Amino acid sequence: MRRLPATERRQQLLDTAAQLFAQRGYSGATTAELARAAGVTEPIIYRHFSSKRDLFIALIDQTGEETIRLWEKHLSETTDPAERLRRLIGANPMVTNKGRGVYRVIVQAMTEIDDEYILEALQRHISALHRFLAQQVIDAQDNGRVSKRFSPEITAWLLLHLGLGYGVLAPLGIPDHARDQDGMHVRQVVEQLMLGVK
Amino acid sequence: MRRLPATERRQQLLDTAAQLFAQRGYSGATTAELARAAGVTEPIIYRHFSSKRDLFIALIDQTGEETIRLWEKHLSETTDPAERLRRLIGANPMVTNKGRGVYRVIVQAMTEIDDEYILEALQRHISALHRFLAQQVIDAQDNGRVSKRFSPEITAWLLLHLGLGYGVLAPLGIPDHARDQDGMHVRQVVEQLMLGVK
DNA sequence: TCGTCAGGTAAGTGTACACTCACTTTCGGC
DNA sequence: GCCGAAAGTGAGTGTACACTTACCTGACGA
Repeated sequence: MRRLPATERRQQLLDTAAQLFAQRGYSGATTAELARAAGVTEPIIYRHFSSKRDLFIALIDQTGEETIRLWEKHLSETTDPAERLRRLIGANPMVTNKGRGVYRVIVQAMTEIDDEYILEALQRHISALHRFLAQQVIDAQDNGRVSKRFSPEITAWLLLHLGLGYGVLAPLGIPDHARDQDGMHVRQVVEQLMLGVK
Repeated sequence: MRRLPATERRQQLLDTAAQLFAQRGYSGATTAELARAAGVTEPIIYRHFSSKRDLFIALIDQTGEETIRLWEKHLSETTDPAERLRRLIGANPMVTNKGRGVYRVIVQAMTEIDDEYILEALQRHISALHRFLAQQVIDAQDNGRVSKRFSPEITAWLLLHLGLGYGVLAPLGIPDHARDQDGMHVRQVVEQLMLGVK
């Protein structure tokens, strides 16, 4: 394989691992597979990460940051508060094509919570996500697009639960998941509850 | 170990496995651990199940049925439609003490979806859960306690997503998870949205 | 009372996996 | 052009795990 400077190789390993873990799970993916997918041999992995778990934690952190960054960028493309909220709900990174694969890493991590370091990484991520969502709700409320009936914190938890539930269920590929017979989507229900009927 | 008739031993193995898998995950739990926890030796497991996976699938099916049965029983204790709905939301088996441990098995299973048989078992379970929830919503709507603004199907998906999101997040032990500073809980928000303010 | 047979065990087997050792190749600065 | 450091490799090692083999034991119906 072509030689790469350490920082690039490290990043490439993380990117490759993201795909692999998303697909096979943390326990399911092997270091040999990862090495092959990255086009290197196993010792290279251990030159950059002290263990498979260490790599996984780095991946959780990176995935979490990237998720929020993507979301933020998508929101920043418009200044209309209602449209911003609509994007907050609909372009949920757990749902969009871009994010879905990546976000499965987080869901995978949630089944490894008796590892205290993985647990900590997850807590960091979820707290950051909640803070981000709450801030968006505050903005929407200040703009008068969302009623102040419920606090931003609790609204953010609601959105987070919904998004995660969706993200967990979507990969099961259940027919008509999240839709009713009229083709209405859960996303629209949430929009209407928050923004009122258009 | 004391000798047991086959059906009882099989059931005991499933019960023990439920606890173990909930705690350590499907890949994380070993057959040796399971045998020890059940007070038998490994070949006994293989007398009752053809493989670890086979046992896991039996467990998913049992857990799913049990979950719905518990919920149904809890609802049946009252006939007041509003109270029934409140219990539907608050006594979510993914949330209550009784159900939580058990339900982690389902969440664990969700990360093993590239096994087609596990995937099928999960789809069966989620579909059954959705059907159950939709029926409860229909009843509540017929009793006039819940507006017919949204279809029962879509409302059921909403509840299912919320419950799963909660169930996935709760084990992380994040401080003030699902609450705001005033101590309000997501559950109450959902109640108010569905039943109106008391 | 004794034979049968289901329930049980001790002690493996093969394999897959995380991780390592000893060594080689390439690149960039002088 | 050479040398030192960093990037890379082939070929293991130890271990843990799912699953098996060959055997034992005791309850119960005839």
